[in-house]
Amino acid sequence: MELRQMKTPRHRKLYEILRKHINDGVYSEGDLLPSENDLCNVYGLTRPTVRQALAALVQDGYISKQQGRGSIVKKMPQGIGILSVSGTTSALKDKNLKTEIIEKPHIIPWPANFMFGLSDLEIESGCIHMTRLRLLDDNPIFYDISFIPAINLPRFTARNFRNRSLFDILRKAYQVEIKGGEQRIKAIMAEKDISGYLKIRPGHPVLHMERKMVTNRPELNVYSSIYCNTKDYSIFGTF
Amino acid sequence: MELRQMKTPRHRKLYEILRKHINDGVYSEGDLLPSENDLCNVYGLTRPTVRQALAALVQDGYISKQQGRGSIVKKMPQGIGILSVSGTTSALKDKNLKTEIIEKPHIIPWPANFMFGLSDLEIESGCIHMTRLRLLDDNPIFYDISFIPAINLPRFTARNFRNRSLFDILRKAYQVEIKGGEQRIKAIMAEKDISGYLKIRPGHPVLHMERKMVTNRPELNVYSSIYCNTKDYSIFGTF
DNA sequence: GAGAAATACTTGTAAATACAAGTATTAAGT
DNA sequence: ACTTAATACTTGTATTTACAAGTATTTCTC
Repeated sequence: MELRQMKTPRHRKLYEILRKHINDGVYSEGDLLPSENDLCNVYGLTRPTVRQALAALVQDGYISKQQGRGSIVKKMPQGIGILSVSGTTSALKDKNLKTEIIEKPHIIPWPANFMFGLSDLEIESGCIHMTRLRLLDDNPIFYDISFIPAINLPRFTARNFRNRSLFDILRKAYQVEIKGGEQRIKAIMAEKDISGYLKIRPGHPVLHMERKMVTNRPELNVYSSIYCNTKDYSIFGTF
Repeated sequence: MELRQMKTPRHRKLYEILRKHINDGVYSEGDLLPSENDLCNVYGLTRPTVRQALAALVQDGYISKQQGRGSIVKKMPQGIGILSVSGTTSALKDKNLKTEIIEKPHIIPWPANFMFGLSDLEIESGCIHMTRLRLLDDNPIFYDISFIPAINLPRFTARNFRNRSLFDILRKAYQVEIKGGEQRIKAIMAEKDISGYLKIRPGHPVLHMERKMVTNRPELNVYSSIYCNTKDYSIFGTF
């Protein structure tokens, strides 16, 4: 009986280490990473291997490189298309983001005429449904309706999501990472229920996003229908 | 007097060749590219160099790779965040896209309080300004206000943009390619002039995007303020 | 002290080589 | 005829070596 354990490539290991260091604040924004040769010596690797790890960090937006200088830590908003907002008047960093649960996660059958096409496995598995309201400085900004296929996510509905990021929980508790996705955006008039949650008057324009986010787990996609109050904030994104 | 011509790396050359072949239809979707060793022999390169070119093609979405099989051609829509629309009712491919010029390109000083920060060179160079209306099946969808720094773009204002893509002209006539950018999106109420162009009634919600697109030419960024009628169409994007 | 040149250090490009691991084809065995 | 094993071929990982090119620092010269 041959039990083969998934062996991680060395360049991947280094990538994980450096990414963790960046996220943990070992390096601040604008700092230089150790030089490629330093990394070689410290971790006992050769330059191509180190460069492979650094290339992945560039690709994922954690660092940028400059010939002759070094690898510069970016520590950007770091959401692969995950929502990031930018205030129109003041900076955002010292504002506090809260998440209120409107509807706790519970399993339902998928809605008819769902906004995205679903695979057979997704349909069979049923759907974890939850709605949340996200506030910035106590101003409601996002009204977020999420749909997640109930595929191997034990005790998911029992977790506490208040003031916690859905994607953090998926990553840390289930090793699910968002790899990419697609979205449709339009401007609509807020209907009564939405305007109530977002504390704007009915008829005011709101942003409506329908997004499908694919993960490292095949068949496990996260679907969201999001209504945004963009009166004081804009949706910000890079591409 | 030392005149140094920009010498392109070999992996870049191969990247360009393969990308052109893919775009020209030498390979169809799903086809396998020649194996890495074949490419080495044909172009007289070593595998690391070939792999660097292929990695760039993967990164830019032209191919995907599978260990043991080969490099599979994807030939996807290939718009780096460039506007793409998806109809809510019917498919889009057989619809016809037209572009009308509201205001021909002309050089102006940059507006005060411009939506993005500008470099000194950009400010000095002045700004090519134009406004266009884009229609899908004769329905006005985008009202597009563009700002481009007038840096080494000879005879730009004399060109004909009607029913032609701005980015195509930049690429083909000036070798300017969009590499990425950032954008801010909000939902607003259409004011009188906008609603007139988009043929909707004032007060109707429209999408407003402010985008900065960076190119392969340093300091040459394309700025746009775009108003979208999203009544029948959504803005579609992948990430 | 200020500017220019030399120097050290950094990332970029590229070659040659070796083996591991996944896939597809072919050959062998039942 | 079908399954299984061998094999050829593909991409993945990794080392070693060398030089080019850009940046930052130091040293020299005036």
